[in-house]
Amino acid sequence: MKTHWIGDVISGNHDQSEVHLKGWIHRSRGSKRLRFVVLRDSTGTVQCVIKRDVVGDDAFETVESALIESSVEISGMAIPTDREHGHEVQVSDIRIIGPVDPSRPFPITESAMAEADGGETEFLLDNRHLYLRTGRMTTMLKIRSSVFGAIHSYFRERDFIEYQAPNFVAGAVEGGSTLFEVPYFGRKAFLTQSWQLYAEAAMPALERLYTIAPSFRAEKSRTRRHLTEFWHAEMEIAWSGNEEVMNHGGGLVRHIARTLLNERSDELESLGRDLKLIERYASSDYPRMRYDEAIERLKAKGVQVEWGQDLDYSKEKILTEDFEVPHFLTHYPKIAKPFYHRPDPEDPRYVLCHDLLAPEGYGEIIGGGERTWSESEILERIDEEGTPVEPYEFYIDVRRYGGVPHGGFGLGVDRVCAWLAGADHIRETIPFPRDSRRVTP
RNA sequence: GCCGACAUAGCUUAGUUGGUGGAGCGGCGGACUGUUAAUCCGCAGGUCGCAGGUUCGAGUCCUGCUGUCGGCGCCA
Repeated sequence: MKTHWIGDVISGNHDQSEVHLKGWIHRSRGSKRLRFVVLRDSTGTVQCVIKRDVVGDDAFETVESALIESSVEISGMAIPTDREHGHEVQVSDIRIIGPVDPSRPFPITESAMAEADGGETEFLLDNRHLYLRTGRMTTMLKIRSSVFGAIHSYFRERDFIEYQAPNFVAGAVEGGSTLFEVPYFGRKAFLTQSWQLYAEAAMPALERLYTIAPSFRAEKSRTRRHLTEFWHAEMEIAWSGNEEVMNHGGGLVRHIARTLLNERSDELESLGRDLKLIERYASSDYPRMRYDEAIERLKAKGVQVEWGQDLDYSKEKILTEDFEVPHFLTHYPKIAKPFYHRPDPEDPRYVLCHDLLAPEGYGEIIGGGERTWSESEILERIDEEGTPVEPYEFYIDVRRYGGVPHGGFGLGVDRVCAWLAGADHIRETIPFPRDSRRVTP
């Protein structure tokens, strides 16, 4: 057990009192009589001053030979100092707990980090398990934790029920090409792409539900926005339409930004993020634009685009240039979206859907909308698309027994982390990223 | 699936028109200091991704393969 934390020492909470620290050697330098060990734990780093005539020859020489990332236990006096750290520890006793073998020194060196600079080299990806303990990654993981916490608190404060769907599934949500197929006792199963269809099944029971769960997409995407395994925050709400769902989407994203300002402003600044920007994301309304207007804007900018096309990333990016905050795109043409989107009763060429596009080129972070909720409409839509009915019988049953208006959205948690942290790549936000070319370590 | 780059020590890299591969960091040995990515001196460490080819001679030129990175499409 630990009794003292470095974060408290550097905050001055322990000045002039005895502390017992446990952590890892971040840096070490010194001479025959005096040694400075920069000690790291999960809460920060602090300089520890070790004098030969205080700790004795044996302890001093042990520390002298201890390599970076050796784990140690230190006793000493925390003191304020006018040197650059503000606070340091005058060590009275030090013990190596887990040494590092000099024939295999810690491989993540300054030079390995220097070129990476946010991007990630093959070497750092291969040594991800060790890269996790570096400053930048630790900071990202703390921000990530707060994002997850914010999602839970947003929904729970509004009486949503957390609900879990299976990860092995038999059918697709989107087109089948992006499913991971897995052998399943002589049959085929797939890894889920979305919680949505199973959430709709529980909608008449729970009415307001959400989850944070992994989703899997076998896309050979090679972009800074894609993972094959990503964390998907999804919600489903009964008796609600596109508007209400969209209100929750904007509300959730603002709440995440606000939570980061409250809990992780130091971490955001250490990544070079401008807090004014996050404040703007936390307090602004997000504008809404219909698909048709987006097409007109694109045409006015001289972009080649035709009505009915889905908007790809290059076009989204041009649209987001006009906004300093996330914005919604709504009412896509029916032909560009799958059957579960409900056609707009006021103009059935469109569906009641929305995407939320993050600014700064981070792309789509939410996709959602109102579901096709009556039996006759869903059968008609499935037929129109030529989709086989059989795998969706359970989904259609939801409409056969007391269908009600409902909708929901899915939010890409890793993308939100990347955007708010200002990461160069979505990989930076997840401990062990999975993409089409990497499943290790 | 498509397009474009790259591959030299544990890491980051230099390597000229083809002529026996250098450095910084890290490690080891030593010196020295309330040091700040400490500094200084020395040592070890390389099948130049793999396989062919051209050449008297290939890290360098050519072909193929493998791996990685970046971009597009698809999407969260």
